[in-house]
Amino acid sequence: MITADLFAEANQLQCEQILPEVFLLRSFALQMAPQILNQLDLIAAQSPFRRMQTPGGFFMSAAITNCGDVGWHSDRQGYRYSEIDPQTEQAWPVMPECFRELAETAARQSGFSRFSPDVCLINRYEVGAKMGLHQDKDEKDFSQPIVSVSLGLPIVFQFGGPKRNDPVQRIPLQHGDVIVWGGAARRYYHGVLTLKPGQHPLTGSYRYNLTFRQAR
DNA sequence: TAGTTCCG
DNA sequence: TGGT
Repeated sequence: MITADLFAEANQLQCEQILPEVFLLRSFALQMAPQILNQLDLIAAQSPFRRMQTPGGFFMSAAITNCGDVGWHSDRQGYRYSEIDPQTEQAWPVMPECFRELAETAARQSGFSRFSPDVCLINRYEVGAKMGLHQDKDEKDFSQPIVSVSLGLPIVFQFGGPKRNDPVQRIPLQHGDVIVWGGAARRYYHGVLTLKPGQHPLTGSYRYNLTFRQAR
């Protein structure tokens, strides 16, 4: 219990504000990373990473899976959350307690005290993969923040505004970094640039991103 | 437009 | 690389 809080203190938590209501918690998940990656293997064994199709019929370059009460899914029919993994036709893997604890603590540190995520969307990036500018708008309650955890290879995160062509901030993210956004920024466009080649001691040539949301 | 390709 |  409260492991993440202890880590935060031990690490002399630095919370950097990128924009109003966008917070960068550098190295926040660093000490938990090995544990998280172990859990990721168990989750992927149950609901494998897969590249999803957009409504337009193209495949996203990042491979995706989920854990939690629901999972985010995309296909030609659109974007949605479902209780069942359409690939396995089973429930999504249960969200590990240490995931929930990390997400809630990061949210609390950023001023969002009542965050209770019901889904963790997991993106796996290989070299060359990216995520175009988009809004997270498939959730019911936009008063709940998003908590995003970076593991493995570094990448450049882009955070824009409410309109697609609003100017974008570029934030280099490293292994263990956590970004939290809410309030007005909850609807802002964001994405990541192309993953560059590299090798990380814990993840090899991959970068993983965990995004915690309250979908329902 | 959670994409790719192409153009400049 | 950035807009699209």
